[in-house]
Amino acid sequence: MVRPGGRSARVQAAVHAAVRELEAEVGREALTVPLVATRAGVTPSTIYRRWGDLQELLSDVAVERLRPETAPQDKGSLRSDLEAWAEQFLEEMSAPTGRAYLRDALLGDPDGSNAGQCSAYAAEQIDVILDRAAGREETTPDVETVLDRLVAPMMYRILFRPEGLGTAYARQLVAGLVGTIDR
Amino acid sequence: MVRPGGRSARVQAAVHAAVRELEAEVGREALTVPLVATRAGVTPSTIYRRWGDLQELLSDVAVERLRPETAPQDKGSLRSDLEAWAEQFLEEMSAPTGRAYLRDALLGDPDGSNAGQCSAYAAEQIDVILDRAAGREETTPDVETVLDRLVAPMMYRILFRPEGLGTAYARQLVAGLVGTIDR
DNA sequence: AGCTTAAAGCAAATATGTTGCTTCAAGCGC
DNA sequence: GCGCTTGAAGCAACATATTTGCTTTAAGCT
Repeated sequence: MVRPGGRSARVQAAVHAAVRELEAEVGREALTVPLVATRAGVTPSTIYRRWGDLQELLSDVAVERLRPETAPQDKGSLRSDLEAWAEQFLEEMSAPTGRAYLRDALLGDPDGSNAGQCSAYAAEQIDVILDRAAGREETTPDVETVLDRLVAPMMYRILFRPEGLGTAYARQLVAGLVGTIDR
Repeated sequence: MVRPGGRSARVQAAVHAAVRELEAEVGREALTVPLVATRAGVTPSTIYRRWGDLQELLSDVAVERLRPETAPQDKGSLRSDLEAWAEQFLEEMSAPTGRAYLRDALLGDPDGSNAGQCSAYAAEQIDVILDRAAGREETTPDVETVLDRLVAPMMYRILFRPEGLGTAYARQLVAGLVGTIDR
């Protein structure tokens, strides 16, 4: 049982904070468990016992950073909302730091729950956009369709073929999606 | 420079073979560089110097295993060729071993070249299918479209939401794709 | 055949990961 | 509030893995 209020929670916070600080100071490549432990004022065995290894720890921290901080902007129509969201998503995720977090989140994740969380964040954001569109009496696709047609292609290219990704690609996907809603 | 014909090549082959054997014998979790080195009859430092770490070595081996072994089946039409290929792809890649190779390939891949190779394999297979369809005078989408509409959604779900993936999903994607070719 | 050089071997030094046992303090019953 | 109970943290000794400087091997050239 993780005791939320006490020492465990403080250790957790200290370790996460140490990871972020050291990532910024020495770079992700140079991170090691003993280094993080020292910075967090904790013994290495604590980290090994709680997280297993560096990858799982980095995965936890990465997922936190991938959580969207704000609701998607309201641009007045489904199409423009999706475009704005997709452009921002693509820009953040295809940048070197975004890709690094994404990889970390996927990698150190034996049971897939962190990956699932990433997808859930995207689904939530899309849900907000679709609800808003439905409120405007627009015809909307369902969330799964948007995942397939918009999120999945962006992710695929970020992970497998990162060259030459830009906002034009995001717009093209949105165009293809909203152009085929009613069938 | 990698000298292709001589000792380096033998070492490379021995190490790759050792990884495969040990993966089968003791499981992926139990692999370590010293273990692989011993089996391959090589010193650990050779592996560290050539591959950097275990992840990069596993990434190399994983990409080899993800290379398609046969050309896609010819089922007589674009739609059925795509369905057959997508079903097989999804089955292989969403199985635990397939997911493990995929993760390994992505993981130990600092410069993205192994991930790019995976995508290139898929693109080659699709190219064969599309060429064949063009030879039958069928209207065909281009490769990029098939990557976006078929490969990307499958990969996204394999990596981020592996639950409940089946051949029905592959068929649904193909249906959506071939239903919208001519616009 | 002899030279040049990238890569492999070896071994010592260092760093990382593991484990059993001890100590600490949060949460709970009184 | 006081003192149990228990899960988590600390410590330290140990086992493994990783790095590194130097030596040796053998592929590819002329």
